[in-house]
Amino acid sequence: MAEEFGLNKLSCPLGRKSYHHGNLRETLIKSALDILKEGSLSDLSLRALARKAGVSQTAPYRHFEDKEALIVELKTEGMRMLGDGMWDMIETEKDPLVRLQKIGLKYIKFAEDYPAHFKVMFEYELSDYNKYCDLRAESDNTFKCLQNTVDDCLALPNARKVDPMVAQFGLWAENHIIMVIFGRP
Amino acid sequence: MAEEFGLNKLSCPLGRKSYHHGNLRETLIKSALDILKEGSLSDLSLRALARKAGVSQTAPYRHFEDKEALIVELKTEGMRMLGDGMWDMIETEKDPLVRLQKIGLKYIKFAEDYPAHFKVMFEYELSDYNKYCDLRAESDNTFKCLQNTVDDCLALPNARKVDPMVAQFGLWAENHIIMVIFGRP
DNA sequence: ACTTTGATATTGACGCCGAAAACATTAAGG
DNA sequence: CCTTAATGTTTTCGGCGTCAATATCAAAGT
Repeated sequence: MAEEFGLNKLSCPLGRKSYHHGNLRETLIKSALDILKEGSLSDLSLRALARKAGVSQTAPYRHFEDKEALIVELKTEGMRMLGDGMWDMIETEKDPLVRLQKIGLKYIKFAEDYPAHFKVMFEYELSDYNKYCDLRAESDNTFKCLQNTVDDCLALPNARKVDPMVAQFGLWAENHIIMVIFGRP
Repeated sequence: MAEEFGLNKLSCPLGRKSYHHGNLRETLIKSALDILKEGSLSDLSLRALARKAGVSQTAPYRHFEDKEALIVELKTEGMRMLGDGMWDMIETEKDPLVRLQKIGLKYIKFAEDYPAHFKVMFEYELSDYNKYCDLRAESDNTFKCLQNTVDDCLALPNARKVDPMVAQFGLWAENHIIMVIFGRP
């Protein structure tokens, strides 16, 4: 009887050809970036991602332990991109002062080019930052790039020795970056 | 029968002497600051506040249109305090360069002295920033203080005319502050 | 070929949240 | 006294993150 419709064992709960999605993990991450690109951080929910992927609410839990795990993935990826871009400057721009400027501009440009990553990186607060070694490593790496450059600037022998205002201002900006990039004050 | 217990018309749904709380509004704000002082932003819920005040879940809605309204109140108060502190510097410190430094330190000190305000100011993202005129006014006021000082610095006739690095650095820090203080990139 | 196994997805439930609607209680003023 | 406005409660709704139990399927062993 029911077999006449030919939909019993062949169709899936949600309208998808195969029972398995295929590469849900990637899809979820892409969807997350999509949502963040235009929406705000509060628009990002696992359920919304599942919905967008045409999959059940709890399917994401096969690929991410919890919501934070997904967020950490985005944060880490973003931090690696930012860090890479900043370290590039170290190799291509030898003058520390110019490099410092360029790194700053790179940072701003990153926020423009990768708004989704930027949002999740600097707006989502983790329950325990130290729990995620990869993220921590990337953050440290990025931070070190800035620190090196600042040190190089202050150690410069020419012209103004250690202009206290520059130092203070640098520390301030650094402080901001520490706060914004690396989380809690 | 039941009257023997003497609790029928005299006691309140939740164990409170009077049906009305008294000054719930103040209590809620204080509780919010308490929660933020030690916890994180995500610990701040209207229900938690109500619980802490010994009042029903929806009682806060008599005093705040919604959760954001309460948050805006905290943000505005914080921004006013920060702005006032910064403008004080304009009157007491005439040297623009020194003033710029002191304003920066003031900013850091504010984060230390009022962690609850600081958290809610720079971590909670509003649905529509332009909706809240008072908050906007306070933010603009605070921003103007920094901007004035930077302008004064750059207009200075003495010593280094317009050190490009200082300018660039200042713009960078300013950019950070705009992003961090005033919301969206 | 048949079974086993492990990865993947679903269902249903729980408790928390913000919010709205309908209702109860109280205080203040005519 | 009675009305009115302010305040607090109850109930309800939908959305969220998460968990446990279950169903599906593909691939590896036998």
